[in-house]
Amino acid sequence: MSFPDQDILGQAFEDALEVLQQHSDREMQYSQGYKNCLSVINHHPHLRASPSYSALPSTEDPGYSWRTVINSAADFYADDSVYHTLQNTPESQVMHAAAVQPKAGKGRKKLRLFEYLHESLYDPAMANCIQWVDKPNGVFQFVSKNKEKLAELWGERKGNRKIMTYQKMARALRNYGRTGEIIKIRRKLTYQFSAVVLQRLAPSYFLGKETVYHPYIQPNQEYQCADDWTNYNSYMYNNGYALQHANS
DNA sequence: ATGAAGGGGAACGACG
DNA sequence: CCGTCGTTCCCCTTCA
Repeated sequence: MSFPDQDILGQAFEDALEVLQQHSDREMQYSQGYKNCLSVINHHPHLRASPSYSALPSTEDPGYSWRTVINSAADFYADDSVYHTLQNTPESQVMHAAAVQPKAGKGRKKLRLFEYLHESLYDPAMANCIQWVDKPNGVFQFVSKNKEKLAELWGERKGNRKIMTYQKMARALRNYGRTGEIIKIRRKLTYQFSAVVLQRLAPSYFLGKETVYHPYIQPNQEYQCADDWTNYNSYMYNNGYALQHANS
């Protein structure tokens, strides 16, 4: 069974990879190109498993892993070839091809949950599942109605045997609490990326900005009192951070 | 009281 | 074989 769309995307992805490698050591700037690239990478696993991708000799180089691609993508300077290649891939084709191969590829680091979530936050198609609450501080929230869908997609991406549920995904999220990569915010379905993770996944977002990361839970410190939280909520909503829950 | 969300121990598994 | 990073199950607690 062949999918012409795979050829289109396979070529697009190869082009993107080539540019990523060319730019991995250069000065970084967060860009639409990076976002598009990650979007394609993270939401279309068939690309990783495609024969054309697997045949790329560079992916087998020592020290070259999928993780480094993800990470270097964050360091990727906007390049017209990537931008246009990905921009010119019709979304209908992307969506069609997305269902081809849910299995992750071999020979490279697996996508991590926090990377997937972070990328999803930049994907307009996922806006009904997960949204930023306070982007500069990495605070995000799952949409109650569609959180199971997001979990399901995550499970498909990983090629799990069983269907991923929000409950199980949240279990993994709680493990992040121990390592500090993502912490739970005392607000319904709300979490926060650590500053380290944020800067690693979107380093250029902070370039030239005088943004100060505000952890809502300090190490060795009790969570903010209810009054603080109420004030925070008021602040967020008064500043236009209120979420738009789909159909609710 | 009730359902949804949050929490965590423990065994297990895929993979590098 | 070992460590990492979840995944799965299950049961309990907290919250609105």
